[in-house]
Amino acid sequence: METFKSEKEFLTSYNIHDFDLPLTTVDLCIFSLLDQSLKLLLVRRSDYPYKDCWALPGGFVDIKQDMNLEVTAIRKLEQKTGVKTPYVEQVETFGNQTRDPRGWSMTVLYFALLANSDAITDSGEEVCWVTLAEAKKIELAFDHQDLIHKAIDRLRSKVSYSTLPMHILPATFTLAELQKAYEIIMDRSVDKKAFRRRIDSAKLLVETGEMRQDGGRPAKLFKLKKSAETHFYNRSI
Amino acid sequence: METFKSEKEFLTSYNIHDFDLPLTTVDLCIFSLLDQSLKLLLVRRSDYPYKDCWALPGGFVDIKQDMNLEVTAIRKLEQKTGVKTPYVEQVETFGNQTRDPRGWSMTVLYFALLANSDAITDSGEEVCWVTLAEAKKIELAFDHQDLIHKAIDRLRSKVSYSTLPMHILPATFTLAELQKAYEIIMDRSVDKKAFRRRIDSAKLLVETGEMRQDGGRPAKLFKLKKSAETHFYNRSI
DNA sequence: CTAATAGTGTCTATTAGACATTATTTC
DNA sequence: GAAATAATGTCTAATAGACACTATTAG
Repeated sequence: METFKSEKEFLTSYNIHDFDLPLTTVDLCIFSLLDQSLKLLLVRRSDYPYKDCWALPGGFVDIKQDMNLEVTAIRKLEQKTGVKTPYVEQVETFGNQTRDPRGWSMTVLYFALLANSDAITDSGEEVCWVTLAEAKKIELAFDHQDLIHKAIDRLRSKVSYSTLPMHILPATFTLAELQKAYEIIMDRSVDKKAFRRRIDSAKLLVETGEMRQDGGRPAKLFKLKKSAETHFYNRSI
Repeated sequence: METFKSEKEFLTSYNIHDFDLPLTTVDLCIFSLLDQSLKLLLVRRSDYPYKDCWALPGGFVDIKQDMNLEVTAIRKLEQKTGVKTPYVEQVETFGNQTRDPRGWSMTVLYFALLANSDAITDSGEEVCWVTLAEAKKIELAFDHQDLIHKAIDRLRSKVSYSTLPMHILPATFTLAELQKAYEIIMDRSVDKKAFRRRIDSAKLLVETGEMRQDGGRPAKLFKLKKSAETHFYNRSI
């Protein structure tokens, strides 16, 4: 290797293309609660490889345009859904020789939570919302079945010890709706009293003053406190 | 964009260097318990950028040599420590415009746990083990201060609800030694009875039959059961 | 015997789960 | 009134934390 007298001199002669770099993409597992089910968004690929296959939304990091990885994720998400400020969380990075036929590639997987009110489907591209069971039966591009599995694992495990589902609901919601969100994601019922004690203890919600009625006694509407971060409990639900 | 008749045709004409790709590295936060403290391994950089600065061990993904990202991590770890089968876990991926003066770069951060018996220091390069407090005071290369912070956060939080510290001890150990490992990592004392109940409930340890003595009554030695995976508790310690 | 460390017994406070009860609405 | 949904009261079982106690070694 050459030697340089200073960092500046080194950088001047540094050429990024002297080395073989992995392809680098960001993929998203976008979740929403639709028709009382947890669903995720798939898009049909318009280009090779895996042309016409269903896949997770995502794409290359654009180093000209994106300040950082999360910006890439949010940009891709807005392209497909129109939503600008969803809840986004990095899950894991997958990189190996075989996952992309173009060569050694890595993808940074994020999951996003969208309120059903934001889960529109009128994009120009072919997109669709599918349940987890439906997704499993579809032949997806790349290793996207594995990515979905990891994203769901992360979502499920986190829901059991945090207030994460507050971010998959619209701006205001009832406690019954919040409980239902937990139940759909965890795929099991939870006790109402225990659930409310738990939510109460996090102190993240405030009453809006409004009520919502659904066939019986009207329920109080709640919203997240300003600057409410996800709360983590000491015990699983 | 051109159109292709088949995936094969597309791949033939695909040139990886047509696009600007981020630099991709793997960095490691290697933890060990030395002198009753949690320490991590730093290496002095021999090349630009940040020549002669202390940094986390790591380096470029070698797409000719490495089958996947974890192999890259384990290869780097073996280069610096000689240890071939440590506990390794992916933490998070950091990617942005500014973290590397050479350009848009991303690094996949792993942490590794080494038994103190494996924590040798006689590599050819300049390496050293430092406490967390010492690391904070050193001017590290790139954004490695941030990476260390994230790795410690992950380690600490995971220790509070799992059996992770079993992997930072030698093959056999006493329950007192295991408890001390928890205490050092979490930086607080834990109750002996509650701790032993908890470890017992995970059912991951078996007695070796041997004893170890340390000034008083001899203590039973334990080892991990074959194929023992980390256990996750429903409640934090 | 004392000192040191290993290991156990047991009480208490907390709290999740179960489930019954009351409250408020529409019809 | 009945039916539906919201909200609360209360008992019980599980268990983490506290801490006292017993056990086994060395000297």
